[in-house]
Amino acid sequence: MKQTLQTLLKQALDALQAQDILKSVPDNIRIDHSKDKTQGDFASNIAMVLSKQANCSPRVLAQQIVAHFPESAEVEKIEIAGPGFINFFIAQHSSVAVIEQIVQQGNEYGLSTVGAGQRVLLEFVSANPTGPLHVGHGRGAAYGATVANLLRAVGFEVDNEYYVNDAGRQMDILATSVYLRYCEVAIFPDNAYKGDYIIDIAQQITDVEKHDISIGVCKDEKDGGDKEKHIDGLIANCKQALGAKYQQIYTLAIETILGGIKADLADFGVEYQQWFSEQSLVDSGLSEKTLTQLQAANHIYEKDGALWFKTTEFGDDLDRVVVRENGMHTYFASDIAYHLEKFERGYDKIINIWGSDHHGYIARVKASISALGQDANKLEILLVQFANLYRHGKQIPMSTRSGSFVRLEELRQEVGNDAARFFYIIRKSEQHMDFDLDLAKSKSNENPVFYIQYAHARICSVLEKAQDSGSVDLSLLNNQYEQTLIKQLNRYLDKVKNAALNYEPHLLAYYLRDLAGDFHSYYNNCDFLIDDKTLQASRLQLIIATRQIFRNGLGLLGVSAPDEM
RNA sequence: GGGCCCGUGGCUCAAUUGGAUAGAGUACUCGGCUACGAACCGAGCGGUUACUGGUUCGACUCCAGUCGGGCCCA
Repeated sequence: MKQTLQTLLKQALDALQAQDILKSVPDNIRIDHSKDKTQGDFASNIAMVLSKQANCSPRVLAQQIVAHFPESAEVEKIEIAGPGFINFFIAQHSSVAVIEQIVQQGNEYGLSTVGAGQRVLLEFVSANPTGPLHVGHGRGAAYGATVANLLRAVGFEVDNEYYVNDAGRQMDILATSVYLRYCEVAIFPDNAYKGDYIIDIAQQITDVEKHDISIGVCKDEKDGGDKEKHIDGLIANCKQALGAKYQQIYTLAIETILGGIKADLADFGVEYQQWFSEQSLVDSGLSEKTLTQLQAANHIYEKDGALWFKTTEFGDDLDRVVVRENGMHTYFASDIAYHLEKFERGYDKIINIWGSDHHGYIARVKASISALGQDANKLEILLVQFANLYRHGKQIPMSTRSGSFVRLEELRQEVGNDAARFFYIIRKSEQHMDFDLDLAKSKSNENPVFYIQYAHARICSVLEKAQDSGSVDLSLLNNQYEQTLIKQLNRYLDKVKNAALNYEPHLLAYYLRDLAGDFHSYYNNCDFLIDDKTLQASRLQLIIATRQIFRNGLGLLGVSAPDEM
């Protein structure tokens, strides 16, 4: 419908151009769904946009546009309103057509082809495998999974990817933490991983000797020393004392934790096409090769024994270390190689979803892409703010290292998948959010998830009870509640596109809540199971279509649409 | 000290990405079940969109500055 209007409007503008009233006609003629019923179904601001070049007032230009607007059976009325808006009123027979379309296309309704032929790599969560996922990761997981669903709905081919940081110092700290738990040392280092899951892993170990690895190590912070040096000393001793056994513990720790992460994500309805290992970049030599490439291009210099990458030449505010004085590649060095590798896989668009605490990395990653001769504009970085958990009105404090955090798994157990998925995406991603556990759990009108699911279940219930029905005559659907609901159904397609192209799933969530509101209102004001069988059949057809939109929309959000509750 | 994000009714948040009278939920007040599911509906109350300037037909939205909060870096 929108496209039809655009075409007709363009014809009117072309006619005006032929009369030299307009100098040029823009390619993108914007048409929006009206928000108020008195403003028709669609509105265009084109007269206000072009009034300057037409050298007349917007309202006068609008009148000329309307005068040249071609006749159409689908357009019932056109009005000029406010400062110069052109409001289109769509004929009833045309706006109800969406009902049949939805019913016919079923699960397919809402899909489009805007992104057809384009491949997208979407990397999200990518939490370090040093512990189970907690509720902070949950937001990124829900957001990423939903963005992927949306992008696929509008035609993109999307690969979800998890970057596994299975190399580097953090992993050594992890392995050493496990060993210390295995040895059941009395005093645990400040900088080690303290969570109970470490003990669980340690209990799987058999047949390894217990050494005192604290000999000759710098004092810990609590003893007036340096916690970083302390842990590094323990790691070195641990490696030396255990030899090949060290690698076994290291591998056991990663595999156990990563296995848990994979299970948590799968249970949360979050699927990945690829798990990309950081270690594989080292093993394959790509990390080294990338560095050589940067050196060859003269982007690397040496200072204080370390190798620095001149990211400032590409918009970063400081140069960054890629190889430390001890010869270790930094996390950033692997990241450069990883991004280069991503680009070489030939995607049209590469999207990273990061926690907002990583925003400082954006400049240097983009810099490295430019330095390697790739188009940094292909890379899009979406930031997700943290979620604060509230229980009984009080914030729950969280800290990863100390092990005092609420696991994603626990959240799921407590509030259920549906509420968790929905609550995570209802807020704009860059907005700080408060996650109210009590609200998410409540089975009441305060809970928007139930509000929508209840609408769906109500429709199922009505349809269950419906028996003899007549033939459908959609022209009978003309009371205010029906008009509102039909208008809302007509918006779905654009809503999905909008939510997808802007990476804003919350738009769809709000839409579904509005749709549920319109349905509940309809339900409370009109009867469905009535003597007039033609009217009954028509109304049922309308709510069948509505139910389909709930199913499709909730499906994109990863939320179930139960038949009864 | 530098950078990024944010600031909207008492509270939690939207606003078709620059459009018309800034909307929902919650809280509070009132009304609706001998009903296809009341986990619902309807009405009311509640606003100088943090503040000050600027850009234009038009600003919650864009620009500059100030204040306040979060995060990153130093």
